[in-house]
Amino acid sequence: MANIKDVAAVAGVSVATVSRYFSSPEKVSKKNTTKVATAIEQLNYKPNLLARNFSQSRSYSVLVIAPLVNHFLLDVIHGIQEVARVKGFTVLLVDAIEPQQAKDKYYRMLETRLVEGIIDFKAQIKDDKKQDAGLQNIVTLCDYDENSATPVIAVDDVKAAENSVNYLLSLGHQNIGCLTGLDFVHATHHRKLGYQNALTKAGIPLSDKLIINGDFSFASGINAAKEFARMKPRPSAIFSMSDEMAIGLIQGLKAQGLQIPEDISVTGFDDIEFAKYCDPPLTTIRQPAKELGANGMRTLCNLIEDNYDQESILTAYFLPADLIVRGSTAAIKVK
Amino acid sequence: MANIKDVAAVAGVSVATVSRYFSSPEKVSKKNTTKVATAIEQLNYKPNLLARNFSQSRSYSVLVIAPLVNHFLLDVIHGIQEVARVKGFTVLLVDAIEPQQAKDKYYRMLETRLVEGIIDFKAQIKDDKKQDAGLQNIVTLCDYDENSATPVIAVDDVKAAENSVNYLLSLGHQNIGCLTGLDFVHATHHRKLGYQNALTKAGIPLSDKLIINGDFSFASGINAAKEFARMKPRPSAIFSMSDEMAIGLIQGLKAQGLQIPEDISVTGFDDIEFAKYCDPPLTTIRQPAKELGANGMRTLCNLIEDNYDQESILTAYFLPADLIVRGSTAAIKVK
DNA sequence: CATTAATTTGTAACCGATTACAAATTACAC
DNA sequence: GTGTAATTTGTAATCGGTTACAAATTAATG
Repeated sequence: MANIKDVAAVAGVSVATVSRYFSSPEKVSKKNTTKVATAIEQLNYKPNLLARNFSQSRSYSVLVIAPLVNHFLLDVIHGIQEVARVKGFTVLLVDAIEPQQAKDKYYRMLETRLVEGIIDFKAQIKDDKKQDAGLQNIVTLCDYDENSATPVIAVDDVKAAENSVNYLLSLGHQNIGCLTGLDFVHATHHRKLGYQNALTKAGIPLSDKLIINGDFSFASGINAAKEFARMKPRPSAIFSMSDEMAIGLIQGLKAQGLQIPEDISVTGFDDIEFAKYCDPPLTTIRQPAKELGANGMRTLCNLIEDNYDQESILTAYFLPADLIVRGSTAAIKVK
Repeated sequence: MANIKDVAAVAGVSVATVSRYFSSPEKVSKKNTTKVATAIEQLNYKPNLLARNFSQSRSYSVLVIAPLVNHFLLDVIHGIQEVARVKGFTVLLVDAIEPQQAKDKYYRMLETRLVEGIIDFKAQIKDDKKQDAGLQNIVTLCDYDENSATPVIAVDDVKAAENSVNYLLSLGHQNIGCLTGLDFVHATHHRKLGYQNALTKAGIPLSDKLIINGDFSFASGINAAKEFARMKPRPSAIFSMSDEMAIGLIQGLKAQGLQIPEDISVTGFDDIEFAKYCDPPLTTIRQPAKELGANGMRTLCNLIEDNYDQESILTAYFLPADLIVRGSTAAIKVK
């Protein structure tokens, strides 16, 4: 397979000129430009990017560690890839579902230079590791820890949840249930806090009995339905921390003979595509998926390229998450 | 940042020994092994994988070009990643939704050595390009063309569709509709053929009026519902080429006041997770997603590692796709 | 035309690993 | 201890680009 020397030989120029033909064509004379172009054509030369990357000590790749489980995340990833493309980065996508050991391996790709940065949907770096110069280029997306060592791009889960519950309150609901997500996801705790804030501000006492633990999945929504239906008094509205769960919940409640939203109002979180098609269409919080991804990637690019001032960037950056009102919520029935 | 020379110097050995410490530790004496290990520890040395890859002229990465649109594909990707991990490959995942131009760029990554192989969910390589030695390591997954130049791993769409329609026939249905997928996807045509084969073999005349064109999406199922409901005579069963469409279809039909499966039976294709939870649970064809991915990756590894005998591998490899009977289908009502 | 500045070009060092080959060391048998 | 084989080690070439620097060429100016 032809290399740069072959091209130089055929074109009758030096390797430096061929190299410049790619990296800074404006510095190559007209005459030589054509000579090189012809040689490249003739030899069907493709520069060896392994060599280029090595030589420049750059990989032009970033790693995205995401749990590939639902449509929302796919949209986030689209946002990431769009920005990556214009910035000239390739996105290496791995599934966070893999064992932790594998995840360590992926973090090591930063130190070994295989990737220039990482977008993680759940950054958990021990502080000692963080010292490492190589481990700087990390952005946390969608889930945040108050004392995160990395820049964070996410929606303000506390506020979003609070808004959602406030809306239910405005419809006259007082007895509002909560269906949580996975416990180890920070967002679960933030949304729970928002739920509790709204109730407290409205002067409604909190009760743990109204909270059922789920795991974001459709199946856990189905399960929770039985428990909610059995409660006395039965909540007149339920705040679910994901759309998939909300849809399972609705299905489960309907199976118990309850009507949505007449008997129980349900709200979701994410605004997945299915939300507007299900029956009834789901009132939910829209997370700006693509924008989250795009913002995350842009932040990462800044870290990589400008070797950013750490101080200025360590703050979390929140995008707005709006309430989308559809048919799964209604004013409370007057008894 | 420390390099191999530094380690060698600190350990008091040659770079070759340090290199061998990683690549073939059994060839390094006990004494030197400890010396090297200590030096590595002391310097916090991480081998530069850009250099290693260049030196070995290997990237240990494969590219997966997939339309990241539904849960079925995510499962396929899980299968790919599992095999990739044990084989020591990193998976580079890109979204096929991007413009064709970008896709060309990805194919070029083979020639430029950035990846060692490609798994494409829709391979369309012009034959002239195919000549290139560099473009050998390509596997087509899930969708196949009769005269594909690459190895293919997929389910036998014709047979699967035929089975599905046979099942409807066995329930006594005669007037069976068909909701197709995207026209440019080969699977659409194969499944249509299977649908037609089943009818023909049963001695039922074909009619294009019973076929509605969809695009695999939920929304197109909703749209098709109106058309099917309006048909005279109305089909008593419908074969849908994707689960998402089938679910939309069911929802649309219910909105028209029809009962599923009492008035119309519906079958899907894929067996996405949601299929068993929707109402009624969907009778469908289960595609072995993970196995498809795993098989595809294994085939690619063979191409890469053994530099396979082309002849022996150019045949398509079909995995079984089973019919899963659930509640969306029923025997035809006796009038 | 001479002089100086700007542009273009080539030479060769360099990036950090791997590895062929030769040399040195160790192990073993007699 | 000697001879031979097996193991371990080091030297130096190599992969295919990039790029600093110097040299050569071209352009601009008086």
